[in-house]
Amino acid sequence: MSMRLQDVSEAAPLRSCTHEYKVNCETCRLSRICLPLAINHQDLEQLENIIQRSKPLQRNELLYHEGTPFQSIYAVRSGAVKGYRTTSDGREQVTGFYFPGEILGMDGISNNSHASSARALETSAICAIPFDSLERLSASMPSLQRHLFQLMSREITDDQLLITLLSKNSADERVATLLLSIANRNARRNLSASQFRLPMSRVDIGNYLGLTVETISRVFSRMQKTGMLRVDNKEIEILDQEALQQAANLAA
Amino acid sequence: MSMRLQDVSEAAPLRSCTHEYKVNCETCRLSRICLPLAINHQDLEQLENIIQRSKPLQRNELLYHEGTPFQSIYAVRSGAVKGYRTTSDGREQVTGFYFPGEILGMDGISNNSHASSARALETSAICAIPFDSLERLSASMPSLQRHLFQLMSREITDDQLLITLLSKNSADERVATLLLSIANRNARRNLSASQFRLPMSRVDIGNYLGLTVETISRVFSRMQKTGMLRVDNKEIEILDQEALQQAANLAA
DNA sequence: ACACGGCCATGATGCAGATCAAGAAGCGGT
DNA sequence: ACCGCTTCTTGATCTGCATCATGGCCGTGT
Repeated sequence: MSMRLQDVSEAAPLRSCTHEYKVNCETCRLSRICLPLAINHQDLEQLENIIQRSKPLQRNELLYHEGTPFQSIYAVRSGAVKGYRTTSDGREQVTGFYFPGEILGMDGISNNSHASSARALETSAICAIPFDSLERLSASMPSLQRHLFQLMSREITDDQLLITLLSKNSADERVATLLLSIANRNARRNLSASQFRLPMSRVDIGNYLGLTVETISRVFSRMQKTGMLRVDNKEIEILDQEALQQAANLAA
Repeated sequence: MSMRLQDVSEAAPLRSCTHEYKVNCETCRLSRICLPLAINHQDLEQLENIIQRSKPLQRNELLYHEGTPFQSIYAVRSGAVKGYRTTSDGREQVTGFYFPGEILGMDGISNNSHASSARALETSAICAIPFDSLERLSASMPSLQRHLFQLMSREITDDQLLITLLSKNSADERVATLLLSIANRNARRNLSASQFRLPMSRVDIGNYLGLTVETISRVFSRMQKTGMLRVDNKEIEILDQEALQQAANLAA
C-alpha cells in the first residue's frame, strides 16, 4: 500500500538536521543574484557563519508552516519551492514560486510567526538564514541592511503585480505572464529562457493564477495550437516569444 | 468653466512646500499606532528631527507618482490615501487604502523609484520620512530597524490576503471583508467600528476588489436589503456585525 | 507486467459578474 | 437657485471561466 503524496512529512524542520556543513557563498554560483550580492569580500565570511545548510528537502516536504514560530528566512539553492497560505475553509492559495537564488519567508517577520507555508516542489537544497543574526549583522553593515529592505520591497511590488494580474487580466494573459516570468528568472541564472521544465503541477499554476486546472490545460492547448508554445506535459518550449509577449498583453 | 477633478495637480511634491514646522510625534495622538510606536522617549527626538510635515494635500492631489525617484516613505496623519499602479494599457489598479497612522511608499525602496502612485482621497495631512535618514537612524536603533522590517513584512502579508481575496472569494465576500477591515482600522484609532464614512468612491472600491462599480452598488443594495448594513451614499452603518462576518466568510 | 492513484486533456453546461443602457441623486461653481 | 458633471443605482443581456463529467496518460509500488 502506498502513501498519499500530500501526507509525506507534515514537518521537516531544517534546523533539527544533524550534519550541517560550512556554508560557502563565495563559491556558490548563485552569489551574484542571492543575498551575498550586497556584501563585499571581507564581510562575506560573517554572513557565511550564520547561514545554515542542511540535507535537501524532498518533493512535497514542508520548509515551514503558517503559524509556526518565525526564526529564519530561506534562500533556495537548487530545486523549487511554492509559498502558499491556507484559507479558513481549508483551501490553499499559492502566493508564489521560488527558484534558486530567491529568498522567501519574510512574511513571518511581522508577527514572529510564519504567515504562509512553503513546500518543496521537487528535491531542493535550501539555505536557512537565522533572522535575528541577520538583523544584528545588518545593523553594522549598511549595504546588507539596505539589501534586506530592497528584498522585502521587491516582494511587495511582486505581490502588487500579482494583484493586478488577478484583478485585470484574462486567463490567457495570466498564463502568458507566468511563463514569461519563469523564462526571465531562468535567464537570470543563465539557463534557457525558451525551454524549461515546470516544477509545479497544473493545479498549482491554476491556484496561483486564480484559475482552475481545466482552464490552464485549455490555455496551454490553445497556445500550442497557435504555435507560440510547445507543451509536452511539464516540458515547455516557447516557440514565439513575440507572440507570447503579445498574449501577456500589458500586464506588467 | 470648471476643471475636471482628475486633472487637479498632476504633481504636488511635498518637499517643495515652504512652511515646514517642527514635527511633534510625542503629542500626536497616532503615535501609539504609527512609526514612533517602536521608539523610546529619548530616541524619539531624533526621529522627529528627520520627519517633515507640510501643508495638507487636497482631495485628488498626488502624493507621489510611479516612476519618480524614491526619497521618503509617508505616514498618514489625517484623511485617507489610495495607492495604485497604472497598467501598461493605462488602467488603474488600486493596491491599497491608507488611513491615519498607516505607512505607505515602501514599494519604492527596491528600485529607488516609486513602483506605485498615491493620491489623497480627501484633504489629508501627511508626514514625509526621508528614507536615507531613516536607514541611518535604524542602524543605530535596533528597535526601529526591527519595526521597519515588521512594517514591510506586514505590507507583504496584507498583499497576500488581498491576493487570496481576489482569487478565491465572491463579490459579497470581498466587499464584506473590506468593510470589516475598515471597521477594524477605525477601532484601532478609537473611532466607531460600526458607523463611518467611506472616503473612497465606488469605482475605487471596485477597482481594489477586482469588481465593477455596478457590482459594488448591487452588493451594497443587497446587504442593505437583508438588514446587515445601512448604506447612505458613502455613509455606512454596520447593523449586524455577526452577519457581515458571516458574509465575509472565511477570507482571512 | 500490471494495477492503482494522481495528473492532465477535452467536451457540455451553468452561472457570477461584466457589459450595455438609462435614469436618479449628489455637489461644486456661478 | 440653477446648471453641468460626476457618482451612484438598477435593469437587461452577454460571456469567460467554473463546474461537472469522462477518458487517457504516466509514474510508482508490488
